[in-house]
Amino acid sequence: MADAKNATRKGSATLSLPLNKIVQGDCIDVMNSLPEKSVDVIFADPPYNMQLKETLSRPDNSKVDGVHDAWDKFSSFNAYDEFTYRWLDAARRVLKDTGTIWVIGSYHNIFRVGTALQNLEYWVLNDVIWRKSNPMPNFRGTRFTNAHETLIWAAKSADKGGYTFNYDAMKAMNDDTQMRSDWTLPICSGGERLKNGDKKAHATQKPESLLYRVLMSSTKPGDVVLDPFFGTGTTGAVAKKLGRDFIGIEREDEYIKVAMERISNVKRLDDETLGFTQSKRAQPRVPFGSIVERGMIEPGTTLYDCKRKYTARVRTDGTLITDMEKGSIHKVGASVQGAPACNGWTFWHVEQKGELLPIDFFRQQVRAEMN
Amino acid sequence: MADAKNATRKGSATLSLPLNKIVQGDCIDVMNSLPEKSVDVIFADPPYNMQLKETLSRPDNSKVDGVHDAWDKFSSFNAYDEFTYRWLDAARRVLKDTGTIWVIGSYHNIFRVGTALQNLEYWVLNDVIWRKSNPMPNFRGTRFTNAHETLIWAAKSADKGGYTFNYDAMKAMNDDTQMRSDWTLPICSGGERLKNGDKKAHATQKPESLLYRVLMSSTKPGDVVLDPFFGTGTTGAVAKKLGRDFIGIEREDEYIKVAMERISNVKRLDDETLGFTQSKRAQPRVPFGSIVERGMIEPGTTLYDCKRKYTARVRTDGTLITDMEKGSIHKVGASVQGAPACNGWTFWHVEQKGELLPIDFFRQQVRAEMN
DNA sequence: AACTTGGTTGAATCAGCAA
DNA sequence: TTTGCTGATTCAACCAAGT
Repeated sequence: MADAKNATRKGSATLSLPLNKIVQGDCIDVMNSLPEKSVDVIFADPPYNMQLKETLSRPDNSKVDGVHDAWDKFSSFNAYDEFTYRWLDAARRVLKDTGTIWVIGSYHNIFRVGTALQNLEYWVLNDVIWRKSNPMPNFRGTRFTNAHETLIWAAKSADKGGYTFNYDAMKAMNDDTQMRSDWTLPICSGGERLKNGDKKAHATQKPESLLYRVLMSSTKPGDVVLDPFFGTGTTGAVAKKLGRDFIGIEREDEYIKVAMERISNVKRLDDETLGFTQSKRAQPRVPFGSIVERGMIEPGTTLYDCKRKYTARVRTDGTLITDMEKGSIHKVGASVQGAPACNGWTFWHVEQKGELLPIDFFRQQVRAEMN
Repeated sequence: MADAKNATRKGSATLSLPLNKIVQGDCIDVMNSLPEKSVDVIFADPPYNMQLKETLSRPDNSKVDGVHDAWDKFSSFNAYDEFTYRWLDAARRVLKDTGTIWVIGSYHNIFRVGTALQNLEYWVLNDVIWRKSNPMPNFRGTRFTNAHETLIWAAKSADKGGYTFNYDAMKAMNDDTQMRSDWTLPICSGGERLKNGDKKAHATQKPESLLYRVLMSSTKPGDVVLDPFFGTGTTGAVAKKLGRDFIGIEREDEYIKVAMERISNVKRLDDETLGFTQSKRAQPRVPFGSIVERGMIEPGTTLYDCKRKYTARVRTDGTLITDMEKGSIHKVGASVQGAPACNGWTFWHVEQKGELLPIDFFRQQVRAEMN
């Protein structure tokens, strides 16, 4: 599919998706060489040092006067912004319309990133706080201990829905309450920390637990995950383990070498393990009429709400009727309560042996047969 | 002092600081009418530009009372940015060179605010996360529960130090470990929430506990705290309680009325209570030698730990000596215990009338004399 | 008096699909 | 592009009333 799409793009490199590979090069160039709308999720951990000014040409009036400090600062923010807009723009092109992007940063850069995302018409879904359970202490006692980093999760645009959020899986992972926007996870240390000899292979290696939660929440098995600042490949390692395809982009030989070695040692989990709590929304639609049609509920049956306050009778076509109203299980359920909306499946019950059984029970039976 | 400064500024309104008052008007106009470099700390809770679309209902079909006030409506990000740059610029003028600013926001606006702060040459000290212990859930299961807000704490510029950070008070408040950049506090509800009849007086009232920590960490008693979006006056109420002076700026009659009533019911804490929480760092250093020098403790005196397990004798130069060791009160205290470190001021005691008195008592006496 | 139950509420960018 | 239907979806606190 990606190849077919790619072949139709004129004037661009005809490159099929380099799945589960690390592409060496500048991330903007490489992303521009990939087919558009081909990636499900992007995870990006961009550099946030502000020392980019050396690599960028200064304006002509480079006479540095008394306010040189401020000028330098401003110019470096400008340079950083330009870089940020360029890679975020390239990222947006390769993202599917239903895709989302994650960017991680600290207060040095995350405000610039967030502003750029919004200006490029990405639609912020959440800002997520990674609370480090074991942050580096502040040695000078002049500020609060910097104990968190910020991730921004954004969709391609406000009007393009359909993004993946595995709500039920997240809720299950969090002891059955909704996953919040703050995640408490340890930093990457110990055996997980990749070394070259006795010095760390990468200054800002992220913990796999962080990527685990990112990918579990916003991707499905088989999705394509792109990381434009691949580093030592945490994104790739976790994607492989979770049965997602990855594309890594990285400039430095040394990081690529370490990442390839690392990922080759990762095993993909088996399909059964990869199964996760599915959203109810993803299940097939079963009309109430088919429950009646199959004779699971006879026409003429009286339905009750859970407190037997309201009743309605089932008609042959799967609609309900009361003294006042007739229509779908949802419409009549809303109407009798005077509510704006109602889920008829959980609202209405049938009486069996004196007990009330929600009509959703029959839908579940039908769905079970369908598998 | 404020008057004197103000009188020397030519061409500006000669307005003395309206301490502990609420000034009605547009915050930019009012700030521009105040003398420059006159305020120690600014706390600002600007509109978030939430861009809410339709009404949201809970699973039980009740309606969420969202923020639909006119003051939160902006036509575009551009309009919001212009507003932000203008008020942050006016704020910077009234801030002392040693002053700091706090701004609170959510992902809707905080990236714009952070970018503006950096572009205006404020210097970010921390971003602080307010983790809500009881946030509103996400009712549709479409995102992570929005369980935090972000505060940015910034100095006037990178090269203007001397700002207040009460490191020790923060550490003491946090069970003697450094205060982190994430603060877990409940939202404002229950009896604290101000009401007009049975509806809330302000859509976005902040909890006093949040302002307590802000003011405790970054101001001293007697400091001037400005809040350009005063609302129902949480900043003023906490400032008054903590013995700080406040200046409130607010446009709406109704909010001002509620705030004035509220603040009039607040009592200032007594000096002793306020003093207890002062930073040790802000207090002048007193060498143990000067205690000996002054004759408050005679050379040759025996010091004890609080359980009389260890002893040491005072030498003329203010060092201690045991059988094994000699050195500072801290070094010898650590050594006798076999501990890596020790605060000699609280570890060592002198005997007076059979009772043990910590030597820190004498340091406090010296400090009291110095004020 | 202590405990249980039920109702209310909070800075919210809160659906997806087919006709 | 818009409309309309199906049907999925909540946590911690506080408070009032009942047991």
